[in-house]
Amino acid sequence: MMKPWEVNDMLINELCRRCGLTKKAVEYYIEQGLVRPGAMGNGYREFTPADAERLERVAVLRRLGLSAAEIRRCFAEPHTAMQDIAARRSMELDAARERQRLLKALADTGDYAAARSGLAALERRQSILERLLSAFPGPYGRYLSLHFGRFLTEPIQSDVQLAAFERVTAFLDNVNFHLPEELQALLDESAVAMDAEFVESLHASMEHAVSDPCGYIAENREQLEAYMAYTQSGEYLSSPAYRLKQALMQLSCWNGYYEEFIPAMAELSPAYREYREGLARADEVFRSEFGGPD
Amino acid sequence: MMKPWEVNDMLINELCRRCGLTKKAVEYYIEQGLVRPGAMGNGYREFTPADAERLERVAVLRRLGLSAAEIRRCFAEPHTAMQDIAARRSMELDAARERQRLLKALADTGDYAAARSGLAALERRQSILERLLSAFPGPYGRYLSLHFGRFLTEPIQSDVQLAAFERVTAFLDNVNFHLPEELQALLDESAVAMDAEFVESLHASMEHAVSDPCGYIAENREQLEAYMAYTQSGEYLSSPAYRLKQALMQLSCWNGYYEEFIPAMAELSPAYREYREGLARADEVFRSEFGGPD
DNA sequence: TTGCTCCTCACGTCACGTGAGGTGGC
DNA sequence: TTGCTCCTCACGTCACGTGAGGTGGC
Repeated sequence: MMKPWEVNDMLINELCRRCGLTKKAVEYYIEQGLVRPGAMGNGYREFTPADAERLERVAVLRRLGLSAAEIRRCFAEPHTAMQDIAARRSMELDAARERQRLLKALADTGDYAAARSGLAALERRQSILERLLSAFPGPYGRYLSLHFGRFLTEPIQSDVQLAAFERVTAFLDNVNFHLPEELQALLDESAVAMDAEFVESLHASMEHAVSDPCGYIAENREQLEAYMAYTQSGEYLSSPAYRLKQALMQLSCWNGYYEEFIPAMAELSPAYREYREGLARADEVFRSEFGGPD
Repeated sequence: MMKPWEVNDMLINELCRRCGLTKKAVEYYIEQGLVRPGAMGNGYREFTPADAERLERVAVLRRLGLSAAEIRRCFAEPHTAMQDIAARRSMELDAARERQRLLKALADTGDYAAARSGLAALERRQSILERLLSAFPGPYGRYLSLHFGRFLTEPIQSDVQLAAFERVTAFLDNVNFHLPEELQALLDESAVAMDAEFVESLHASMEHAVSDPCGYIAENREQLEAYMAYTQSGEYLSSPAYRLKQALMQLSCWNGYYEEFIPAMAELSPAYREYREGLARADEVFRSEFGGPD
C-alpha cells in the first residue's frame, strides 16, 4: 500500500512552488482524480516528480481554459481529445466574436430588437454546429461543422425555416453513425487535414466548378480523367477507400441523411439550397462529359 | 405601499413567457435588484409591462455574456457602461483567440514548454491592458489600451524586463488620474472615436513620419504649418483644449507618468523603446523645421 | 375536492478561495 | 514552548436548476 520515500519526493508546499498552483487547487485536482499522491504514515501527502510534472501540465491546460473534465480527457486520450476540444473552442470563439459585434452595435445604437434577432441567429447556428461535433466525433465532425457552418449565417425569416431547423436538430440528436473501427480510422485520417483554410479552398474550387463547369473541366481534364479511370479500376474497387465510401453511403441512407437531413438543411438555409442546386447542375454536365452514374 | 392593479400587469408565468426567462432566473434578477415587482396582498408578485420590457433587455444582455453586476451598470449609466464593457470584451476576445492558437499548437506539437511561455506573455499583456482600462475609465483608457497593446506582444526574456513589468503594474495600480469634470468630458469626447482602426491608421502615419520625417513634412507642410500657427494663436491658448492639454501634462508629471511609467514601458518592450526613439528623432527634425519647443 | 399557480427554503453546479480548528515535526 | 507545515471541515462565489413542501384561487 505504502510506497517507499524517494529522494525527490516532496510535500505539497514544495509541489505548489514548482507548478505555480495553490494548495486548494491541488487538493481540488486530487479530488477530481487528476493526480493520486501517495500517503505517508502521518497523513501527509507525498508527491513524486512525475506528479509534479503532471500538475504543471494541468496548470497549463487550465490557463488555456480547459475544465477539469476536459483535462482528464486530454490525459486519457492524448491526441484526439485536445484536437476535439480545440475545434470546439474555435467554434465558441466565432460565437464570442459575433456576440462582441452585437454588443458593440447595441452600445452604439441602443437597438435591442436588432441584438435579439442577431442573438437568435447566432444561437441557432451554434446549436447545429455543436450537435454536428457531438454526432460525429473527431476529424470528420470537424470537417462537417466547417462545411455546414458556411451556410448557417443568415437569420430565420419564415415558419418553414423554423420547422426545418427543428428537423435538423432532431436528426442530429438521434442519429448514430457508427462505422466499423478500421473504416472510422480511415475516415478520421482522411479528414484530419481539413482545417478552416482547406475547407475554404475546397469551397472556392467547388464554386468555380459550379459557376463554369465546362471551363473547369477544360482546365482540369487530365486530373479528372485520371480520377474517373481510377474510380473504375480494380485497384480502387478493392481498396479500403472504396469500402469506406460504400459504408458511408449505406449508413447515410439508413439514417435518413439524404432524405431528412439534407432536405431540411436546404429548407433552412437558402445559401445551402443554392449550393446544392449548383452542385446538381454541375453534376449533370460532368455526367454528360464523362458518362455513367456516380 | 401597495400599488393598484392595472389591466396589463401580470404574474410571473405570463412574464416568463414574454421575455423567455425561467422563474428561477427572474427570482435571481429580483434578488439582484434588476427588477422590483410590486407585491399583491397574497404574497404573489405583480409585474408591470415596464418590468417585462426591462427583463427582456436583461435577457438580451445576459445572452450577450454580461454578468448581473454588469447589467446593473448598463441600466445605471446607459451609454458609458456598455461601451466600457464592450471594450473589455474585445480585449478578452483577443486573449481568447491567442489562447485558442496556443491550444491548437499544443494539440499539434505536444510542446507544453512553448504553451507555457506563450501563456506567460499573454497573461502579462492582459494584466497591463486591464489595469489601463481600470486606471483610466472611459474612452481615454480604451485609447491607451489600444495604443500600448500594440507593443506588448513579445515574450519577456530578461530579469530587467520582468522588473520593468512589475514597475508598470505597480504604477497603474497606484495612479489616480482625476481631471476636473469638464476637462474629463472633453477628453472622453475627443477619445471616443479612437477605435482599433483609428489607432491603426494613427500608428501607420506615425511610422511614416518617423521613418522619413523630411518626406512627411514635405507632403503635409500645409497642414503642419496651419497646426503650428493654431497652437500659437490666442484662440487656441484660451480654448478648453489647451487647458486640457496643460492639465494632462500637469497630472502626468505629478503621477510620475513620464518619469516612471514611460521608462518602465520602454524597458519592458523593445518595440515600444524603438517607437519612442523614432519619435524623439522625428521630433528633432520637426523642431529644427518649425522651431520653438513644444 | 381537484388541478393549477404561486410562494419560500434547501441543496447542487464549477473551480477553487478563505478562514477555522486541530495535529505533526523540529 | 514556539513557529512552521500539514490536515480536514465548512462556507462563499456566480447564475441559476431542481426538487420539496406548503399556500391561494377557481
